[in-house]
Amino acid sequence: MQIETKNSIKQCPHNKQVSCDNCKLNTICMPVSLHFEDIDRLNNIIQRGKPLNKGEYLFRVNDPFTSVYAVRSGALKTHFVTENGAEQITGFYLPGEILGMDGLGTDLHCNSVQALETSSVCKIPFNRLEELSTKLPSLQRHFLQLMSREITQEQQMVGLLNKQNAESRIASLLLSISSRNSRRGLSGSTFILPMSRKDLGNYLGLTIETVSRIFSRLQKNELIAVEQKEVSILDIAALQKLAKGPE
Amino acid sequence: MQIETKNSIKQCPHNKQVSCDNCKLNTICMPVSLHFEDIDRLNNIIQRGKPLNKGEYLFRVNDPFTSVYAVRSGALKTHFVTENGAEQITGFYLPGEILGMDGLGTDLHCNSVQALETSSVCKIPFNRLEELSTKLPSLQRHFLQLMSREITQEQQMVGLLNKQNAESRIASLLLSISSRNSRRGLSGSTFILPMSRKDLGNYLGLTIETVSRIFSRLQKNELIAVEQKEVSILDIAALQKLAKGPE
DNA sequence: CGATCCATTGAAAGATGTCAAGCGTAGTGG
DNA sequence: CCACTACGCTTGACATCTTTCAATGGATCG
Repeated sequence: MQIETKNSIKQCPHNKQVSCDNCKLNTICMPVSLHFEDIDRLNNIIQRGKPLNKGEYLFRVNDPFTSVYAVRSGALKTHFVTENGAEQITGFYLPGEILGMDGLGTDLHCNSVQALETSSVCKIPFNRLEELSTKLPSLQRHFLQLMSREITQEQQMVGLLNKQNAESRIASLLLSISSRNSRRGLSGSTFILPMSRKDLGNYLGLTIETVSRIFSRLQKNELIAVEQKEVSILDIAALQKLAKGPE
Repeated sequence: MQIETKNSIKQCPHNKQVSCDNCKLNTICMPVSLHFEDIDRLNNIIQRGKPLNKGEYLFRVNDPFTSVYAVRSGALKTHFVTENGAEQITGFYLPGEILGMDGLGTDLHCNSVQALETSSVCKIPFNRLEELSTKLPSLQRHFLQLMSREITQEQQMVGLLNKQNAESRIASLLLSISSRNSRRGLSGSTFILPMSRKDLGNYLGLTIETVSRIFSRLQKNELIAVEQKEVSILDIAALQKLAKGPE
């Protein structure tokens, strides 16, 4: 289950060529807070390694916190182990999104991060980011905003789990993935779910069987079409209504 | 239900005398990050108003974000309204704790904050805090840590809701209140719950009836003693085991 | 091609929610 | 000071949703 990153010789040919100013994600990623002339300064502190294979870890619980990461390609999940030993997935991260801020509180990460498919990330050493932030107030502010939004997101998640039934939770997740895909210029109506039903259920506090049943029901009612990991949203209005929950 | 702050003449006689350096909470509040000689600089930007009465709001959803707040006395709850119109309580805040960081993401607060009992807070204007932070790196870092820990806390909450049953959730909350009371030098074994059963259930995703039943059961099994809002923990080990959840 | 993992579906059990009734406490007004 | 009222809390009976247990089918990968 737990595959460690191996020191493979494989080298991604694109690594060297990528920089923030030519990255397609720079309209939604860290650079969004910066003027054109400052993007280069950010780019200079970013480290780009070789991609992670499916199942490999970016970091693990209790690893020392050194950096935050921007997803460049692929998809990752963050998770920790609850006191009774169960895994709890805390988030899915798609290209352009920032992760790793959980380590700031104690200087140790309190989540593990695992690739759901082959994924590459940009590593942003935190002390250099902090340093750069003192010179670029908008970067400083942007980072605080990212953290604040993460708090808000988690609170929304708590509301979802506390107040909504299984159908509504799944509808919400599908809509979330959809809009995040749209934001990066991909289709919001047909997309591949990067995570397994099990991960999906774990994240939403549902068993795999319940997830499967809801998918079947949504499909039967022609709100979505499902084929393996590919989902098509057929009736977004109905899905939004479901996500909002029963009155 | 919603009582607005009235412009009462009542003035708290203590307000003027309080400052961070003589505040009993300065070992757990914002000043904890500062050297003695810098505490005064923090103190100078803090505004202390008259106390809020039970039910009064400190701020509401969509109020512009201007400040974060340290609780000086009393207890408050943060809450927002979910899409289907239900209230979701997102946290309870006790003396020495900081709230209001939710507004940073969009410059609008996404929670309302309401006093559960007569409460006073220290208002810390954010732009002045930011300014001071550039001169006091430890303050800057402390603030980031506060936010990061809030993210972690919310994630723990998600884990609690997703993986633990009603009994375990309530045990966890009691232990949380207990340890937060201990931290400020109060009894960790006997304390007053500042919130109603309804608020407690809302926060934990349970109905008021379930909360009541669990309290009765815990009392019957002599893990706690309950008298109105006062709770005594009789068997902390058993409670911790419960909080951890069934194997 | 076999092995394994993942997903689907059914039947039954269990936890929590809903509905309903009653009690105690606190606050209000006479 | 007492009675009345309102609200919060408790408890019981029943309903509902989700889980659990079980069996089967399908996909992926070596």
